[in-house]
Amino acid sequence: MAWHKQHKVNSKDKILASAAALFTRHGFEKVSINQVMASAKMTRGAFYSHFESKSDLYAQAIIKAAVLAKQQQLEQCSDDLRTMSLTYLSAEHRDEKLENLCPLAFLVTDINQQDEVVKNTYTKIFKGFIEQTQSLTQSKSAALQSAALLIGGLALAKAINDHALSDDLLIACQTGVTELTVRND
Amino acid sequence: MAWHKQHKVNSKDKILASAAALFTRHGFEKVSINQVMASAKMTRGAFYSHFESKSDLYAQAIIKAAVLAKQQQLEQCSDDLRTMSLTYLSAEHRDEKLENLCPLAFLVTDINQQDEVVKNTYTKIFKGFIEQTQSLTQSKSAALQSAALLIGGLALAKAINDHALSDDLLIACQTGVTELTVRND
DNA sequence: GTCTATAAAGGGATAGAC
DNA sequence: GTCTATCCCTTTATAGAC
Repeated sequence: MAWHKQHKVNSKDKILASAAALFTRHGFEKVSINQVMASAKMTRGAFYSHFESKSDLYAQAIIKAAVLAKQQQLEQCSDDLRTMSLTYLSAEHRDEKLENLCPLAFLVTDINQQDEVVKNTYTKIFKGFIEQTQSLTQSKSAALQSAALLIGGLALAKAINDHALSDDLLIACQTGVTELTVRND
Repeated sequence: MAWHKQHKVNSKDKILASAAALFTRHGFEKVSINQVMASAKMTRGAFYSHFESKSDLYAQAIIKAAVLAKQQQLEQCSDDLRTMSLTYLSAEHRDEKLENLCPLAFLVTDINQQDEVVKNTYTKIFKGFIEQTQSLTQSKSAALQSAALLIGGLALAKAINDHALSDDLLIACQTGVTELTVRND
């Protein structure tokens, strides 16, 4: 691959990484193209040689966010649902202390206001999430319940302003997920 | 109470009802003060004699939305968690066919981008929701899990673009809530 | 491909008449 | 309290130089 071609790929990836971090933290509307490009050390004008529109960026950015969050999770070696729930439903994740945040939880109602391309992308990511939980639970129903407890529990814990109650909620959802796990021991 | 005083109260309530319907459906950013006032059959200029800012309106509107959704639920005579989950986690609620939508589910990530007053209000509403589930479950942990399944499950089902999968998710969460219910029979 | 400059639109908030 | 008119700022998207 030629240098200038690689240059473009690197720039686009930098924009996507910046967008993934900003969108998961602040949502679609509160993030401007200016902010994303500044975070990627570029100016606004360069944006449109990589993306068609802000919505186009958003769709690609949530995929990037999901991939990064998945990589981060694998580094923690969580191969069962119980240990996975401990990091997913952690105070660090809720408080944005982790570098990569799960877009499924942090943008769950944000998606309703977006176009069909974004909704399709979100759904695709969710299906990947379900495949993972399904391989670790007894049934499809248990996999869906786990997903609701994980994603829904984290989103709710984030929205709640009462720290003690939010912590209780995280723990209760961890317990709920654990009880849905296949018992092999 | 004098006529003109009652007039103001009626106007404010009309604005709040319009705002509750619009915000729960489209979120904070996608709704303009213009739209809210037009929906209440008034013009933009009249807005600021009732509310300090758009954010002030939002905080009061989600309370209004919660009250209306609660009234609507009581009309369905759901005095146990199982029947309550059937209407809460219904396709009608998800698809906005009900007149009043639960702000806890439809605005769960929207809240993160708002000021402290809004967050406090959301938390207060959530505590009311928990009190209800707690009176119908065995433990506080079960009450919190139920809330996550109900609110999180509905928010997720709304975000998913795959109709069949979304329906499965609703049913799975209904089942999950039922299993957390106190068995009196 | 990246930059600066600018067009074009939308929306929050205020002023003043009635 | 409600109206019309306006100010002012932000933001998306485009044009054109390098």
